[in-house]
Amino acid sequence: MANETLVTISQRTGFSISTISRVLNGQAEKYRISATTVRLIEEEAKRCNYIPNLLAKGLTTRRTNIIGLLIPSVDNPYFANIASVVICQAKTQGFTTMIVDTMENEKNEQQDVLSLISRKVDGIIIVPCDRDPAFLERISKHNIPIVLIDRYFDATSLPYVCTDNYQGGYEATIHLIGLGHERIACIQGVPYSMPNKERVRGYREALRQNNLEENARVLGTDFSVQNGYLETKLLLNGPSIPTAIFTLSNTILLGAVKAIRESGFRIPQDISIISFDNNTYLDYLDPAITRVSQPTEEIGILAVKILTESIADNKTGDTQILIPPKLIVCNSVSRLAVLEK
Amino acid sequence: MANETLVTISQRTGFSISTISRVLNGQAEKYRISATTVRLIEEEAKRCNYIPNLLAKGLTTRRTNIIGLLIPSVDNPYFANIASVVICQAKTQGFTTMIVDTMENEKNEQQDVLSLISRKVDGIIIVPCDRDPAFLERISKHNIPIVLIDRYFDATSLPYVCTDNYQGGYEATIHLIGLGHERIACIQGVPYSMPNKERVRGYREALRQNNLEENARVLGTDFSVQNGYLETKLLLNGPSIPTAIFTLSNTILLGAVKAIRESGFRIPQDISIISFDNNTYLDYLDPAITRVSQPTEEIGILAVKILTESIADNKTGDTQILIPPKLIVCNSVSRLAVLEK
DNA sequence: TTGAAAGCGCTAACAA
DNA sequence: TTGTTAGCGCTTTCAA
Repeated sequence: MANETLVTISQRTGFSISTISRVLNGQAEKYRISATTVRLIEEEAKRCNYIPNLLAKGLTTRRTNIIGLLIPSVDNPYFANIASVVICQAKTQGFTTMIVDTMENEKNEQQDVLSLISRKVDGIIIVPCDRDPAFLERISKHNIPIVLIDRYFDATSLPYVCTDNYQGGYEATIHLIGLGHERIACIQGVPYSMPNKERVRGYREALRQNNLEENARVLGTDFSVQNGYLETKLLLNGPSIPTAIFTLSNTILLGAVKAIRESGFRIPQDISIISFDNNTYLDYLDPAITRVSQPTEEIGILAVKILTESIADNKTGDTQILIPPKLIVCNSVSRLAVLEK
Repeated sequence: MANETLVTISQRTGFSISTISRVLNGQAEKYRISATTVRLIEEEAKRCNYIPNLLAKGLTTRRTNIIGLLIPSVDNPYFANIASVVICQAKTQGFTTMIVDTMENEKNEQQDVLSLISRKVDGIIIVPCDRDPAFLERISKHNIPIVLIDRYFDATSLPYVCTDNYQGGYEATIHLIGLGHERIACIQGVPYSMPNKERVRGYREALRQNNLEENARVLGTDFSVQNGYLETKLLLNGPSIPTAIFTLSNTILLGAVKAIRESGFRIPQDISIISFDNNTYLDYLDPAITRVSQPTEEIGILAVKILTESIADNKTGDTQILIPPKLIVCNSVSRLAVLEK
């Protein structure tokens, strides 16, 4: 089993390997191979459990039907979710996924991309962690199609599918303002990362439009629970305690929640909180957390679609898409009475 | 770029492809190739950005350094966590991971295994969803090494690395009993699945040892939030309300928590709850959930270790390991006063 | 309607 | 110390 090749089948049926190949690839009609021949070959193939060698096939056809997926950390519900969508979607298109965890490290990333190319993947979907698109652009130009997801670069020709983070930051902030909040602090993640920058931009713009730009407070340095915890501690012990906190990721959120609870403040009576990233568990926190939900499903599906089309047409894609996120309103934000202002 | 082959380098340097191959594979010493030759070849390889074709290499060596990973649902924090460990661990051993989502469907599973074999993976790590090991055993015998993780079969020769679910079920129940609980309900997942059966067995044994076997109540049918919700609803509206509920997965837990809150009961004052599966968020529920934490890290590392050794030795492994889980005690279980009993 | 044969890029046995 | 050559299993052109 599994050691059968076209040659063995050829020997046993008496037909040439060309004929075997054609039949087994569904090209019998095209070559007008007789029904008897087809039957004989198919029977033998099934009988001996023939399993094609895709390595050999790939070597000759220069197509592997594999797509490479690079993720900064598979062990992050948000990325796991995206990976899941990509894997399943790719499968429906006849592609197998080769997945790599770059561990949020650009050296790994470059090496991993080369490794995938070595394995002759037909295309690459990547959540980039490099700050500079140069490497990926070079690869894309000379080798194989690449689609960025979740993160993109300032000025790049590479196709991408990402959340409209600006929109998300804006809407979350408007939501708070609409409920009477004016002192809204924002705890951010890695400052230079594109999603972070965009979320902050949205936050600031919402404040500006409501003449609250002077109240803008952007704190924090990375997407960690600890960062959320520490910054919130500082906020709650500072001179001007905000009425609402906008955390730019679910990890930051958790840290913030912990700090708030420790301090004895109640959510949302004493302090409102709104966050980025969706997660089932957020519905079970007490109170359930109002948050900006990213369109992971759409991102995954579109990325695969763009990539496979690009593979089929044998050209580099140029579609750049931002998908608006959705605000999920729960109970972590209170309406501020005029008095309290 | 990336269209370079040994032949092109051979032509440009004037050395034979064998020599190029040897140098580029670090066999220069072994073949006593002159330093100059080595330098010349390496320079040219770097200059033209030579990227080896692993398809061709795999075809000749019959080794791909790819391991196949089959997961029932990547979009499940628990499995995502295991996948993450496997991917990273495999990488440290020089293996790339090809991942497939079987969607908890045995037809998919079989097809996916064959597909991976087609791609000539060197070995397979799988969370099986089939109830019958026959297929995997046949594959293992004739083709490539397989290691089961998280789930195993009653009587199988296949190597596996799993949580000691019996132990987990037992300890959780003993923990409850130790705090005075006697009416402990258990909401299970898929009844026939091995982890579930073992957890229930542990639960029953703990009760038996404390002469509480008559109180055993095992309800539920699958690992869904809804199942947890519905069964809890029934429990709370039934004639004999338990003082504690043991949910056999984090999904079931969430459903139970929802039902309990809706009914106005308080955790843990009115009803205690203990669960299976670990997750960061469980620390942020109110109260934080006491749970049995599975040794995902150890499982992933060991599975890769067993598999790669088995690949290296070119034999099917036979290591079968159960790793004890850890009880994480939080605040969702109360001590029952004697009176309340 | 079927077959022969070249070639994909690489390794390794054999030769020199 | 280096080279020649025969495959690995498959597709595909050309021929019949």
